Amino acid sequence: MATTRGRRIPDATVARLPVYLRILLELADHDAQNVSSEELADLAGVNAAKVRKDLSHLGTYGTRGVGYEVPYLIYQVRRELGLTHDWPVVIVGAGNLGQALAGYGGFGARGFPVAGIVDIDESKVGTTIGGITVGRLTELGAMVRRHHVAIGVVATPAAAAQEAANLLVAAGVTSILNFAPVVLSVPPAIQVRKVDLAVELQILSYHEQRRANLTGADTTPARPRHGASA
Amino acid sequence: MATTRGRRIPDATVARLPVYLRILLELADHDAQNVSSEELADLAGVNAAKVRKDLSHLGTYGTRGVGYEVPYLIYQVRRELGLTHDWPVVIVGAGNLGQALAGYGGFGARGFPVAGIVDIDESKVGTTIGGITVGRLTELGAMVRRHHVAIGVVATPAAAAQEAANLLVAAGVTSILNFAPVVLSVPPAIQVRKVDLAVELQILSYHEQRRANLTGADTTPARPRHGASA
DNA sequence: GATTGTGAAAGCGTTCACAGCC
DNA sequence: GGCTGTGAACGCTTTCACAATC
Repeated sequence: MATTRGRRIPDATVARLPVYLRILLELADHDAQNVSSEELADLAGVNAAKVRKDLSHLGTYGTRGVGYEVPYLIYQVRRELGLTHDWPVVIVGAGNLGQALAGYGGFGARGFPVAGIVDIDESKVGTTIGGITVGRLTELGAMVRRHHVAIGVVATPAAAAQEAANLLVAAGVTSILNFAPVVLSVPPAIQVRKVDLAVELQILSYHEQRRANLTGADTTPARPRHGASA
Repeated sequence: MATTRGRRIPDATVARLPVYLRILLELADHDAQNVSSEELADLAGVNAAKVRKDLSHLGTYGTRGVGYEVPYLIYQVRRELGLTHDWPVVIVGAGNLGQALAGYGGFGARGFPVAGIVDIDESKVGTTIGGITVGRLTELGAMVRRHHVAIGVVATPAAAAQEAANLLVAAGVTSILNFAPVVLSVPPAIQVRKVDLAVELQILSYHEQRRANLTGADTTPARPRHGASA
């Protein structure tokens, strides 16, 4: 079944493929030829059945009794994720986070070179971050067209995020990665993903508080006893 | 049922509570007294049934025919998330990302003041970021004890992340927010959450590629041959 | 003997739809 | 009349377990 045509891959699987890919690339770096679902699962922090089910959505690329051929699986996962070519991105907002993202080599290294960064603040325009010069908001459209940018990154303060998204959409971007703590409203055809750093901390806080409520007595004091289970 | 003792709240709900909280705080800022599940849902980008089900896990704090009282709901969500007091955090790694996180006011503003930041690089030790002086790795334990830090942030390169996590655990933190693209191995009692920026982009890439395959000519024949760019 | 690929079962999360309450 | 709280239905995800295959 599910050969290689337009079948949809479950969201949960899509979210894990990048993790498998990173591990496969590391394995290839160490000249591993084959990998079993169990090995891959251990390295990815999931279980083997999940790996097999996930990979089965791409096609039947394993060999029973042997495992998966690393380079071939890399090729297939890349193809599935659309990573056979680079995806240049533009960043809106050259504050702390925008600068960090632009300066962080990880984006480019993993196929998402920063084609440009813009900011509304004239005092930032013209400064250079990681080899990229900060441009004006008005240059966004030209940047997107010139570099065929499909993905935009919103790294503005919350108050400016919706306008940043509007500008990105107007410029022709079709996917947005949003770091601002707001729910963006965009046309339905536009893909949006959100990364909210404070939300992640608040989820951890929930578990910490829960731990405190169970072990300690009352709510308030978060007495960090060092239960070094290491 | 489900009063306010040790009932577990579903993970999916815990992940949304911070979003509701942010919206409730905005509503309170605008002096809203009450909010309906539908209004809250619209602002959060989810549907009303989900809001009601989510909030029902905290207790029965709504009034039929009226909605939820904003300040009271804020109090309850905060309490549930353990946000009745601050959670100081320490950051390991003062590179691009660590600096951005330390300099970004959003953490402190939302209850997670940065109690310290450390780096292995002696040339960074002593520099100041957002009012915080970068310390040595060896100071981590003292920082954690002095400020009762429960949450650590790993903002190192991938190769250093596991060691950073080990140090955080040894220092006494019980939750870790990991920005490095590696799967951390920690004792089972330690909570870990991961934010991988490249993974988010790769998920967007999947959808972009999918879009291209649909709108463009039909897909490539199942040719396992060749392989365009790197 | 080892390991994949996959039906079937179990577990979660979402949505529906409406009784219950203000 | 309006809106919450929730059982029931549905759909998605994970896990199990084993036949198929190398």
